[in-house]
Amino acid sequence: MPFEDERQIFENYIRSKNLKQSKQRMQILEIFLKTEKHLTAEELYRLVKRRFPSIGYATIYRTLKLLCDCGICSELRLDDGTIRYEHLYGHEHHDHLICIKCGKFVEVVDPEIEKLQEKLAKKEGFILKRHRLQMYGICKECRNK
Amino acid sequence: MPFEDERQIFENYIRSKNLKQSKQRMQILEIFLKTEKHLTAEELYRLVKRRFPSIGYATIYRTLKLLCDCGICSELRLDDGTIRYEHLYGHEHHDHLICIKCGKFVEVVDPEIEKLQEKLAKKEGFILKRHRLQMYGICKECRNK
DNA sequence: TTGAAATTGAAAATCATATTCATAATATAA
DNA sequence: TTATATTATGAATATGATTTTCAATTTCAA
Repeated sequence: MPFEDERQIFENYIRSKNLKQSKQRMQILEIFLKTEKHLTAEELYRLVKRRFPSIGYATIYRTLKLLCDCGICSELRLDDGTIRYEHLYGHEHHDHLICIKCGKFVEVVDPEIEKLQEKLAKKEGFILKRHRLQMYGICKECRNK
Repeated sequence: MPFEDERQIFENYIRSKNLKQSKQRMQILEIFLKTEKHLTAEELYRLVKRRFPSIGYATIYRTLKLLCDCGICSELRLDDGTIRYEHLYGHEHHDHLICIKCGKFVEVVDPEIEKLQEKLAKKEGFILKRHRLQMYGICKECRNK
């Protein structure tokens, strides 16, 4: 059974908040997890709708929020104002390299950068909670076009 | 005369686009530049309105867009979805350290981080155009409260 | 099994931002 | 300068993404 871990996390979270399970939530979770892309809410809505036509838009938004709250999903706010969602579970923390031509996302990490950020924050007297690093550029394929 | 440079840049930009000068644009520019804060459109609107009560909301948005286009102003998209504007002219490129309690902004740069970003991008075959690094944490003052 | 509580989809409400439109201001060419 | 064409303005309206409302349905604990 794929995504058993994520399902468990989600179910535990729902129970812990005295919420209830529903087939829609599980359907959305399934489609979300099996799609290895950074999706907008609308894209996810279309994908889910294709397979489960009775789904409502509001349920997508409501479920995305729950998924973010329980750590399965993370919101990505981009420079152009769009919001995309990616699964977090099973992915280490990472930053993003984004192609401004084709929209490709590459997940990257540099432990050195992370360390320097901590140092920078400390120097200013901050306790760092999280950070967001997005690098926009042109990928190899798009450059050669 | 303060902000003469910025005024020049703005006027040149307006002329270059065959647009027209207006007193509202200059009023907005003035208030924007003299306020050393990262303002939302609404905050800027209130500030301008206080001194020039006949100003319209649309003119604020239209002027902010022009100011961004000519490089005087930069849009800051934050994690919570709000958009804030800061002056760029006379400020070197910088990243942000943001206090999640009091909302304080600290502008920081680390040449080492910049260099590592370039390296990272290169490794993935990207030509880097710009980046956005926001670090969220708790500032010294808020920690002691 | 049942009934209180949560969930759903559809529609309406929000909220920030953008656009429309009639009027006013600006700039260019004579 | 003045006439004319073009752009800018403010108010109102539209837009688009996200949220909320609401009546009907579903879930689940006792």
